[in-house]
Amino acid sequence: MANNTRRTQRGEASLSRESIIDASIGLLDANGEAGLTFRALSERLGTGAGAIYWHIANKDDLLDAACDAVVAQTMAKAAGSAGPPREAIRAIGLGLFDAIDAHPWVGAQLARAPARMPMVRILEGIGSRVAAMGLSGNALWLGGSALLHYILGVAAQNAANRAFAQARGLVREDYLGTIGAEWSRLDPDAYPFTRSIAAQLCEHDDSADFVTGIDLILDGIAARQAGRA
Amino acid sequence: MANNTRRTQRGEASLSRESIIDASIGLLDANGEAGLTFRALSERLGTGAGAIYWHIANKDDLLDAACDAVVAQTMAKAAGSAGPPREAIRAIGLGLFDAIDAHPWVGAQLARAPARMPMVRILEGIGSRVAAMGLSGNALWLGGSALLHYILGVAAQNAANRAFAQARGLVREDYLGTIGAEWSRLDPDAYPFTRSIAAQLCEHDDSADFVTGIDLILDGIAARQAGRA
DNA sequence: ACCTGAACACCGTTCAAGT
DNA sequence: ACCTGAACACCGTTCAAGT
Repeated sequence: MANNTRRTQRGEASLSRESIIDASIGLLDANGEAGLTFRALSERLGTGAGAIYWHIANKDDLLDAACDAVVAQTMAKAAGSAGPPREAIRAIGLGLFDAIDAHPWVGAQLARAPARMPMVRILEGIGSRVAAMGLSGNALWLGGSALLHYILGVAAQNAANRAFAQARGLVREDYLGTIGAEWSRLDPDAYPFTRSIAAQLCEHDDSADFVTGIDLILDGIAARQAGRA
Repeated sequence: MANNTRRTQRGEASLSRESIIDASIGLLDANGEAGLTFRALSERLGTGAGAIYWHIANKDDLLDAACDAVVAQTMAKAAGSAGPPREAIRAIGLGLFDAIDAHPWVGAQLARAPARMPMVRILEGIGSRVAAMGLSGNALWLGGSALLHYILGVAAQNAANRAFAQARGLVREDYLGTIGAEWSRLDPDAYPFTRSIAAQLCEHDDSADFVTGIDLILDGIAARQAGRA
């Protein structure tokens, strides 16, 4: 409502790419990906639907720009925390984890737009730290891309979980409880493992588990380094 | 054209959930996710759009069922190859990699539908092998979910790459060449790492790198096991 | 140069009506 | 029980017309 004011008000900047992206982020945060439409956006900006196309190419461009705005800010914050490479990589991972917690649609967009700017920012932050660990050549490539893919995988899954829960109006506990109950009803002969971990589903700490996964990969990288030395 | 025949022909089974899923897979393979619409599907099946809703709940259900059909077949094949757990996990990973190569939309769907049947099949295949490596309790949970998230991350990224190239009619070399050229034009001060690996982008072997990532995580798991023993 | 807003070509989904 | 197909309520995008 408060944001619904006309931009013809005094002091109000005219329609710009930046203001469009800001409004898009607001809509995405409030109502998920379904909340971002050109009609809702033009209403919020107090303009016509077609005016937006003067500043952005299409909806893909808009989603990518919104995602990049969030990722750029997250990476700038994580890059500020100096320290040993391993700590820096953990900080980047946690920063992205929190960002996706606050903006679930970012995780979905990262999975959809490969090799675009948001991913490059993450790749640069991680890769430069892996290089600082003393890796180079093919080992550097392999270590960096394994970490990147793991982080993007968690990001996408977390985003999907959040979006699913949000669309059905469930809180985390209810959502995980529902999944756990479904898993418990699986055929014991075909799915013994999944049934056995159904109970753990509600108790685990997403964020801590995520960092442990990063540590596992870093341990694997270190083991190869030691073996080669 | 050949599939456009009416199902009132003699011997033709009546409309069923299975035939709808088969036709959906055909449309998805041919034209990507944009190719699956209820109009295209009903035309291909020689029926009305509304008839499909008698057999499936909605488009989400349809996409999930199509994804599950592909994943179920892939996992059944990978599960057949016995051997040490590490080999079995590699086989599952490679099987999924090939399946997503053939059906890029499967990777996108895996990223979107968390904790549904397709993911459970993968989780069961991997988790049971990690358990066979001697892990249990929290270590089992952490190892299994790290591997799962890594595999899903690669799956989603590969799917996005393929979909992007397919939508623009590019072959792999052209696509990677375009990305590499973009990366080479990045600001040298802000993106030294990404620029340094731009050249490697065209030469690397997706599939081999993917398996190496699995090995890195397995090495990390083994290192923790050794440290604890 | 920038904006308007009606119009276009689509979607997924529903539902009264048929068999 | 299963199918038809028109209708509904949306989309993203375009474009002649305005300022």
